[in-house]
Amino acid sequence: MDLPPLSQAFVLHFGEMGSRWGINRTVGQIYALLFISARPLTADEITERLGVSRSNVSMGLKELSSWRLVRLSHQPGDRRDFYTAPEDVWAIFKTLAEERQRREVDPTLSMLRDALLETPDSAEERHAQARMREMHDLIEQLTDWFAEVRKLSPATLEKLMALGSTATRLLDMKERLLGSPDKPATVAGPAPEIR
Amino acid sequence: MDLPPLSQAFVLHFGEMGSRWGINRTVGQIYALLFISARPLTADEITERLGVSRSNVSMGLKELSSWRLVRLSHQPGDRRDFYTAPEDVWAIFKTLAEERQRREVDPTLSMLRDALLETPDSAEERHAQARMREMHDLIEQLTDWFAEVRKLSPATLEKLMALGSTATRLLDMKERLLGSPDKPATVAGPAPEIR
DNA sequence: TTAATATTTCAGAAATTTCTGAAACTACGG
DNA sequence: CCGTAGTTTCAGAAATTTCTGAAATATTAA
Repeated sequence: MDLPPLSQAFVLHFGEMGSRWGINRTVGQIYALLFISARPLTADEITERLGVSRSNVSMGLKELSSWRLVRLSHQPGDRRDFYTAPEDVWAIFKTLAEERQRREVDPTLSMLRDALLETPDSAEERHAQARMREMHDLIEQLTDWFAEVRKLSPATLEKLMALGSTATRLLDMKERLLGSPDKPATVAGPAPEIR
Repeated sequence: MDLPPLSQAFVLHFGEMGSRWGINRTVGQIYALLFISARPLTADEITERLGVSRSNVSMGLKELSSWRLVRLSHQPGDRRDFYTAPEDVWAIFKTLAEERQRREVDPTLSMLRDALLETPDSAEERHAQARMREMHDLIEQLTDWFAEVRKLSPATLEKLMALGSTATRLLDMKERLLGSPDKPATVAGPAPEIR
């Protein structure tokens, strides 16, 4: 591997972590390299800097494309493919979240939905199905919520997160304001206590 | 494998998905089995129902313990170990989130922090470090936020999620109420527009 | 202590995943 | 149509992970 020290540490780390993230070492390294690169790279450049085989890089780039984590570009008068990682780290995060949702969560949700349509044929199976319903409902709720959150603009999202623990207080506020329409809403006075 | 149809489908699915989740088939199956079981199971029962080796089950249970996803219990007059998956699906989700944070995110955050302390020795490295900073800041922000969210009670959390897209409106509300302390806060009138 | 039962460890077998080099394919210029 | 540059595919080699059976290690009861 032929890289300056900082870059090398980053690339190697992503290679190592790859396995915990369900991607292989080379894929992790390719992504890391593209992420910190100041300009688009060709597959051959990647091959050379990482010291792996050309075909391995080709397969890795294909994998990254399927995750929508790399973009293809071209330069005038050059027919090689140039690859880049998207600039915006928020966009990257959203993409990652969406793909993981699609690959890791959706299939399970679908299996659970099917299971809940069946009629259990014993007490054991009835209990099993009840547990599946609990799991299904939780996953569905989380899924919907994440979908909502992903729709927000980065700016809004940042503000929302900045609220942090204030969220609870806001909730109380919301309940006061909208929760009981008969009682007139009041805001003055000390902040509501945190539950 | 010796299981009624619904249970079998569930267990097999978790076995399959295991690989996408960074756990192996047996571990996935053991967890699935415990999750839907109406009562604690011994390692031998698990062995028999899944049709895998006893040692494999032992190792799987060890793995699940390290994830804090199974609990050990005992029955009077019986010295075998009985295993259960926690009841509360919310608690399970939190545990999972914490462990993934610890295993998948924390090491990266720590590597990035180290990298940001170094002095880049070229323009390339300077750019690489700038990218690392972007990544670091995003991960740290998300991490902090998730930590806050995990502290909330399931009930509060559900309410918060139920808000969904109302979040933006809530934000506006917060800005009106707390954002400009000079202007007196007003709440009456039509709801603020969604940006 | 010994016997009986329960559980874990671990070396190697089996299965799976990753990686490579060679061949096949694609697209363009002459 | 041929030659060249770029890219992808794919069979099998290499590496890694998973799984098993046998042996080792507890733990309690007699």
